[in-house]
Amino acid sequence: MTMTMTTTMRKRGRVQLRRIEDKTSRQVRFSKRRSGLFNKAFMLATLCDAEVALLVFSPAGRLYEYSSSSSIEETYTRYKEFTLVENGVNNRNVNEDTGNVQNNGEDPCISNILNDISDRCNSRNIDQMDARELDELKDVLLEALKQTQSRKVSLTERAVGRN
Amino acid sequence: MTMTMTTTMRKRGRVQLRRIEDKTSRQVRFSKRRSGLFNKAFMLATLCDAEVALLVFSPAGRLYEYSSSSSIEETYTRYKEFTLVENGVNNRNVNEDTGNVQNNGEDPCISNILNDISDRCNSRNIDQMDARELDELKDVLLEALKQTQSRKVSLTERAVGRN
DNA sequence: AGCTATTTATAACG
DNA sequence: TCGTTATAAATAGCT
Repeated sequence: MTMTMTTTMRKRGRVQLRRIEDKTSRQVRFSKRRSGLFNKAFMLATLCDAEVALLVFSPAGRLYEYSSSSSIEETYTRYKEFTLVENGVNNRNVNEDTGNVQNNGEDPCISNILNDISDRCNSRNIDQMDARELDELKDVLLEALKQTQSRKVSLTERAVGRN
Repeated sequence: MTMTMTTTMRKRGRVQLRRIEDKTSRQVRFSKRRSGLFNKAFMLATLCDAEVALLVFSPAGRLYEYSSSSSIEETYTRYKEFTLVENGVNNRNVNEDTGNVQNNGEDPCISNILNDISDRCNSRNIDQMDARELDELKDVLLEALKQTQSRKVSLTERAVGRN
């Protein structure tokens, strides 16, 4: 045995379920636990034929990702469609007669958003925008994107549900 | 010891890294490994102050999810913005002398994109679009978003680098 | 769903 | 960050 147990015991017992306060220790343990977690995710997908998507942002803001399918996006899309179908039918704003999506007053109307984008486009070029204008443009583009995807999902749902 | 070791040894060695063929065994091991994985994800988030999002679909199609933040969506949005910015950094076309973004012929000019969006907005409402039109709109919105973020990054970098 | 022999992960160090 | 090792935790095979 090469064990040289000092007076300070290693291991004080089981791990405490709370944030590690020491910054250096937290970073080291993040690295180790992160690799362990990603290995477990990979093994679950491989051994058990499951679809797994894992996103981790470190405290420093670095991104780590794993996807057993072709992409994170693919699994997220499946997730969104799954939860939409589960929650149903209650929150969708589809007129059963016309099949049109209705505006429930919470989301900004998509045509207003697109008009907003149009106005921004006509008034100035992106090269001339400052940080605040760029942030605003980002927000309206994200909102438009969100509603475009939402509309796509409800289209898909109706196609599945009625055929 | 109540151990009654039979002639058949338990444990034949380390776990094989391939799909478990026996269906019953696969389901049982999925349940056990799934709970282990979710526990690891929870501990990484808790101990190390990380943001974690985890999606798992069982072979049977059942959904399991964990999010350390308020929602899966929130982390996914952060992921999308993060990767857009990352890609944007590589694709930036900044003239070092003028600081202007140049069109290198690969990326569509942002003003053309915004005009395209404008045209789509003026010609019809999103409610009337079919799946293909929605996909095209999604693509132009993503492209506009990517360039908006890219422009934002180069603005920020110049601010940091020159002040 | 429990049990336990083993494997695996990892905390505290160097 | 990397290697080592004592110990904690996860889990495969059974029941």
